[in-house]
Amino acid sequence: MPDREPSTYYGNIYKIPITDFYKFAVSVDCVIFGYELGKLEVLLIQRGAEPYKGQWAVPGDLVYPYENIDNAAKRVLGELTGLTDMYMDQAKAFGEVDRHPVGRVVTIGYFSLIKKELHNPQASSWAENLEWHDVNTVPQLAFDHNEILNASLDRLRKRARRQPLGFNLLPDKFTLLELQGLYESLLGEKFDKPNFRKKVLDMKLLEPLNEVQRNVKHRPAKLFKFNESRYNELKKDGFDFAI
Amino acid sequence: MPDREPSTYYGNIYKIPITDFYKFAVSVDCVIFGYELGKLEVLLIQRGAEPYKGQWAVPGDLVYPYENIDNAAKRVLGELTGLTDMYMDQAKAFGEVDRHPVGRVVTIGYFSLIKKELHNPQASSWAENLEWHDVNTVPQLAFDHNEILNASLDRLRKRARRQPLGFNLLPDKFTLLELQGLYESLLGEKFDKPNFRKKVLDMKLLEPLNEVQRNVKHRPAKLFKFNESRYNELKKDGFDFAI
DNA sequence: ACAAAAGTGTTATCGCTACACCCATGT
DNA sequence: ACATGGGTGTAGCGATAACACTTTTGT
Repeated sequence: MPDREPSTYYGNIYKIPITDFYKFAVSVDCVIFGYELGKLEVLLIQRGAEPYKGQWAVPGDLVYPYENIDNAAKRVLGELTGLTDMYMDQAKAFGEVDRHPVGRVVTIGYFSLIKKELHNPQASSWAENLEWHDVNTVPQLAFDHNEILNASLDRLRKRARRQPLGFNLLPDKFTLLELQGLYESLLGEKFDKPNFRKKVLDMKLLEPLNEVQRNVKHRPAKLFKFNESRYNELKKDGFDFAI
Repeated sequence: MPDREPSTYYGNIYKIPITDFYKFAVSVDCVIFGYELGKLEVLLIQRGAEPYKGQWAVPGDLVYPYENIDNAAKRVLGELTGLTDMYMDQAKAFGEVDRHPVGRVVTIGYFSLIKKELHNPQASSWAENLEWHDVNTVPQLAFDHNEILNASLDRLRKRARRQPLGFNLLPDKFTLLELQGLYESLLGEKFDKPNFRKKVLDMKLLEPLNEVQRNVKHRPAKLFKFNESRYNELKKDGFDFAI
């Protein structure tokens, strides 16, 4: 924050003293998505602090005065769940006057995608508990968090069709059928196996590994990994990801 | 805002007194797009108040303590330009610590689309002047408004491909070639006339009027209007707008 | 041998691209 | 008559949807 004090007056037509404007708090709320066993899930915490103590909520907290909002989202998520290093993007801001019972809090909704196999979230700080919930059976949440969750899910679904976001929800190595299953539960749509394979392999974004599934009681499937740098190259040449 | 006072303490791990958090201001900034003569334009105001007095900027101002952010965006736009009743949607929030020289201000970026023929914006309040600028030749703007503008333009372009937003930039009655020209400058892409006609007419979203162009020195084109209620019906049945 | 899922190939159809062409109006 | 844009028709190509089929592993 700059080291100047707010001036005593701001150029508003109603001549309201500027100090009256500087009474907002800003928070960040992070909707965390994960995928396992064919289900799209969302990580919720149980609040160990007022207000809404004991209720389920999306991890979120107030932004510090000297902290930018993207960093705040990462910090808060780390403090409450221990999660770091995941895909994260802004979803939408929520600014209803009475959305927070303690005062005027405008919140910026973020959504994150995590590879469940690589992360092990643990409740900490004022999060008393932490649990994955199927996105289709989410309980009533604190504040306006149901609305935030739905808006984030909406944006995730739209963006996942045009950007290769799905790979952030799978392990680094995955089979084509796992990828297909992910997109099916994400988009709520069935795909034809041979056609899905062709489409996704034709994009040249998947790198086949010299490795196959283990401990399956059928023919083991080849493992692939997503080649992100290749995607960035192709994008420069006008390539358009689409599922 | 609820009539409770903020409690003196918030459930944050560092035990910071809650009053330290309630020192943000929140603003809204509205990027207004218009279209005329084959050019996509953006409406800028010249600031008549500090900071950045005299500089060009996107219309925006602080949100009142008792006002939700969507309403604030409409109010501010009305106060500074006289504009009302247009398409408006959130683009993105901007929350760098030092983005505002007067204090900590987190801003919510909105973008609006207006039909230039139906609106006549006038600078008022602390807006000293007001001018349409070609989106390709925007001057250096106050605050981080260039960034806000670019992000909004980006989102407009993406959303315009999947939602019928273009109609908000044309007069109520328009010809198919005008529509094509709009999408060409919006998306920076040329379309084949016969194919564009077919695609857009096949959607059944355009209502042909018993009216043609006037005062043109060639065969006058038929006028159409966008049927929004039809779009909403089709959307329920899974129809997907795409240009 | 059988179950289960991996993986491949082929055909028919649909939609789109790229054109060529004709039409109506003002000068 | 001609310039200008309005408006239509069609052939061919390419993507993809639908489906049948073969392969590999574990039990």
